[in-house]
Formats: sequence, C-alpha cells, structure tokens
Amino acid sequence: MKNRLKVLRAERDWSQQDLATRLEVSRQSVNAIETGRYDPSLPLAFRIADVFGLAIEEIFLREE
Amino acid sequence: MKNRLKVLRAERDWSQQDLATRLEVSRQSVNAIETGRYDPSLPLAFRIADVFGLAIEEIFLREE
DNA sequence: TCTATATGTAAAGTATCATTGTCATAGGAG
DNA sequence: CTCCTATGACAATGATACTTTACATATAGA
Repeated sequence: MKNRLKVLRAERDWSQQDLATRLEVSRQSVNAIETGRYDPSLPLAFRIADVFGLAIEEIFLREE
Repeated sequence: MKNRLKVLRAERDWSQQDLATRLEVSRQSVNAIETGRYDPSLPLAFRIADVFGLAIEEIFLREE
C-alpha cells in the first residue's frame, strides 16, 4: 500500500520526528510507514488523515 | 472505532458470511470487526470500502 | 421435532503493527 | 574536523489482527 507521506511532509517542511510528535507515535513508526515497510493501523491512518486535513484515500493509495 | 457494517449489510441483505466471502476473510473476522472487538487493518478497510462502494470515512467513524 | 441459516464467542496459532534501543550514513554549521 | 539534525534500517519485545476449529443460541420452515 503506497502513501504520499514524504511529499505531504515536504509541503509542510516537517521532519519525520515532527510528524511523529503530532501523531504521538515513534519516529521509527513514521519512517517504517513512509518507506512502505508496513501499513498503519486504521486508527493511526485516521490520525494521519486528521493531521494533514485530508481523507485517508488522499494519502494512502490502493495501487501496489 | 465504530463502524456502520451491520446497517450496510442489512441494506444489501448480506449475511456476515456473504460479506466475509466478498472480502476473502473469515466470518469470525467480519463478526469481530462488526461488534467492535478489533479494527481491521488498513488494507482490509480499503477492501471493505470497495465492496460497499463508499469511502472509508463513510464506514468507519472517529467517535468513541 | 428435526434441520438449516444466522449470529456471537472462545481457544490457540500465525502474521502484522508499534515500541525502544541501537547503529550507520549524509549534509550543514561552526 | 567536530557537532547536530535527518534519515534509513535492524533486533527484540509486546500488542493487535486474522486464522481455523469449535460450541452455543435464536429463528424459521417442513
């Protein structure tokens, strides 16, 4: 499951640590999700969507 | 994390087994998700959204 | 009553998510 | 060069997600 986290972070000039802090997860989790090593849980996906002010479908993509 | 699975199934007159078959998961998984014992993984949430033709946000609710 | 379908729950096992701790590399600033 | 930040990755551990098998209840129909 692909995602647009890296681009969305870049648009806001947030480091992985910045995003992790806003999500209240570890930096390693942000890195693992961003690099596609695993997908977030559904509740975390909702928090990610909230932090960026987007729908889950606008961040995570069905392809791949 | 609440969800509208029971209502959406009823609208389509699908049993838990019907939905499980469409999702390619066990009936017990559908039951567990529907009764709130656990949340689906993100990929499964996408499949659920696809099966109902809705957005994830229209099926799973932030409240609770 | 007997049978079939639908639903809820439990135990036990495997796979995935998320954590902490650690290491390594690259780039910029002093 | 040294220090700091950012990023990527791995191991070990605990928590969740999902599986199969199984048992229980309720309801509807012949």
